[in-house]
Amino acid sequence: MSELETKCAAAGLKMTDQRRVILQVLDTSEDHPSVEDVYERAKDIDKSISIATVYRTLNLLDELDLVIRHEFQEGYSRYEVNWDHHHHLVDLETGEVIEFQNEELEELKVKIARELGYDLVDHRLELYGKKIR
Amino acid sequence: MSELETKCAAAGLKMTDQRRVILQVLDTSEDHPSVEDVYERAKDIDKSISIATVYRTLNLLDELDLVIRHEFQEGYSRYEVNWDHHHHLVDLETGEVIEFQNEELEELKVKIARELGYDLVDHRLELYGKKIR
DNA sequence: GTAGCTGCAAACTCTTTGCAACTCT
DNA sequence: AGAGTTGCAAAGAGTTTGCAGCTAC
Repeated sequence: MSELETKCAAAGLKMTDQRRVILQVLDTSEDHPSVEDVYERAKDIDKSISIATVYRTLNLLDELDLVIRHEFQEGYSRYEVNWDHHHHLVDLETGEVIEFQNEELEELKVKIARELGYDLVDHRLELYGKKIR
Repeated sequence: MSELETKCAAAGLKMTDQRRVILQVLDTSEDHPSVEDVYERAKDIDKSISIATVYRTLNLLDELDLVIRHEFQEGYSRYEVNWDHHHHLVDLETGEVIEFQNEELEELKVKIARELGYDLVDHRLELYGKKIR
């Protein structure tokens, strides 16, 4: 049983065939798939799955914080499994998304929030750049 | 003539009554209005304005970088005039958006991008927090 | 057994667009 | 005069939802 599946069970979700397929797709995706992407990949495994189920499942997973929903500047959502905390650098020429972590940044964000009188609960950072040649 | 109007003229846009109204709305808005918000406020000034024109104008202004389009986690876009560079802290309890700037952060982002082999072109940071009591 | 899940199709929300009329330069 | 702009309504994309049947627990 996958880690994702265990967490879903812990949250009281029934483990249906469709959900197992969707979890498997998310688990094995190295990128940041859109709903449509997840749907297509899921269909490769189980043809009968419907896109409504993909939407419903991703919404559930998002509420449980098992997945992160991104709204880049595209007009639709993209998802990724919430494994480790990291941020994204988007290559403006290729659209490629590079993940990174930075401890200094983490500390700075907590500090900025506290200076504004807030406890930091969540945050998002996206960098957009062009490759140096 | 407002600064925004001057920049539009410089970009070669024709200055119609509708555009003047939309620019005025943006200029005097202290928040981060949605298209619907801009439309409502514009209608208070000129009843005949259509939402299609608001969409078209905001898209133009976004392309010209006169305005910043935000996709917070809401399923629609919100806009603000691109005056000074800053970031947002969203109060998770009230939805209030607080703007801030931080020099240390600016330097760090350039550094992170360079370490990944990129020239930083643009970036977005959003903090989500709860007020300390 | 039953609460929860599914597929389907219709509905909904946000946004874009074709068109004929109009207007800024 | 002519290219650009507008309002309207229709269409498009992405997402949600009501419903009847099905399934995990």
